[in-house]
Amino acid sequence: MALESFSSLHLEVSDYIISQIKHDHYKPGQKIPSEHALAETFQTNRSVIRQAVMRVTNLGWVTPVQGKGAFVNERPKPIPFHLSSRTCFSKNVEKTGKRFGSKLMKWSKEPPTEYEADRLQLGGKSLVYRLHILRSADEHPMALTTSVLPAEEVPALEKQLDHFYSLYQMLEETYHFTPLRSFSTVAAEFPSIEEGQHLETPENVPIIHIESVMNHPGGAPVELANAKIRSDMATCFIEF
Amino acid sequence: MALESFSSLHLEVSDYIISQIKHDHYKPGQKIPSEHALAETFQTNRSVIRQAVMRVTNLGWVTPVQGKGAFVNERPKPIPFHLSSRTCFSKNVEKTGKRFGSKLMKWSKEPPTEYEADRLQLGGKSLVYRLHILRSADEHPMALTTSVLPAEEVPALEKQLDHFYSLYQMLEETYHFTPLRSFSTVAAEFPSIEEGQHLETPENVPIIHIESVMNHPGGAPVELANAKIRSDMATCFIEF
DNA sequence: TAGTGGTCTAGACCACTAC
DNA sequence: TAGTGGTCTAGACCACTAT
Repeated sequence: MALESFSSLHLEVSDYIISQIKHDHYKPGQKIPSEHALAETFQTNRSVIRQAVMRVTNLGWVTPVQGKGAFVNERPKPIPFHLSSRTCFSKNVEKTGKRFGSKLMKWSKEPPTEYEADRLQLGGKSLVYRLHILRSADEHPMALTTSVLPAEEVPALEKQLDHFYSLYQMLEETYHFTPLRSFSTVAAEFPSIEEGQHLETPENVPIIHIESVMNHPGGAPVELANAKIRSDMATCFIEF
Repeated sequence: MALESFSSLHLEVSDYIISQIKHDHYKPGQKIPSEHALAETFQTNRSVIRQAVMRVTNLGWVTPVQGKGAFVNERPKPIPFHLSSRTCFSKNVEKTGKRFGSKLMKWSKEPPTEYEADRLQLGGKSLVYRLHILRSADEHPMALTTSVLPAEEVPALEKQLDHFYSLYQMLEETYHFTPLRSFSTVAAEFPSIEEGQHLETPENVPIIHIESVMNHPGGAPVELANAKIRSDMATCFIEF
């Protein structure tokens, strides 16, 4: 099977599975052999195979489904996510020819956290709208974003939320301003279990976390945006 | 032990370990209880405990060491890595009051790959220097960078490599130019096994991968830089 | 020598899927 | 009902560390 000398059998098995995927012998969307069959092939027992498959799963190659098998993950070509002062999620996706989807998962109107008040330069009695949005490309969940907007900037926002499509389109058409990105921080993180469920990604596949402060053109902060993006579906692109 | 109902015992155990770490009951640098002791505590066997500890390891909380135990990872405060047209690794680190270290791991002079030639706008017969550098903050490995420079831009570079400290300092002092960042792509990835060894991070803890094209001031590309940064040690910061 | 984690065996029963 | 992955048991031996 393999001429190399491996330090352990489960590493040999997982490297074998990964190489089969890389060489397209196990194709995206298809199943890899069952644990029973792999145990037969490598003349070992299920525990060793399960340890191997778990590594392959953790590295993002397959997704096991109870009762069915372990399926090779699709590897979508990452979308170049252009990060500039005027970045807009929907435009970034549509530029690649993919259908953009946007679903408002949850919203609330409440006092800001201390951190949010600081970032948005808000006084004591302000309220903020908090919008949790799931963004998708060609029906595949791609990012979870949280937008925090001072209530006084977007009065009666709740009336606009029924037929929500693009946040920025709505801000332009209804409130007649376009937020401009002031600065962003970019980090690689693990999703929480809930975030992983929404993004349909396992908890140990990283996400790109972009936090941005958006300003009125030439003016005060107007939005604190947190985007958690599947790292296999987007690569950030920044021009200087 | 727990009043919550968990779907499985190994998840209960791993959540327990993680919460103990979060609440500082298991402190960074110290050991968590041995697998034997945990099995005793939870009235189960080692396999279940090992599965739990593996999850805790994969999520970056502990590092097991054979013969010694599983140690809680330090959680260094991420360095704000300021990404601008004039970013310099050493300055970013030193700004935080940490000692910056830089070690040239490997270098070569050879033809560029097709991709590199394209990015650097190189003709057919050019050669490039390729420098692999390990960067550290307070003696902790922090990033692996690969710099690709056209040989004609840095003649006799090998003579400069004996007492290597800061690439940009050398370019300024010896070759009298300062590369300016033209654009960057930022992605979250897993390190290769070799990269993980250099960065002292397990293969399933993500890294931030920044690829940048650097130009002569107002001119042609002069460096293709790839930085792979430990995601727990840096957060990128971008101003617009 | 005792204690730790790393690997492996050989089963058991359960939950879910497909037929 | 048969096949799949998910969970769990109860051991074995090895490699490495500390004493």
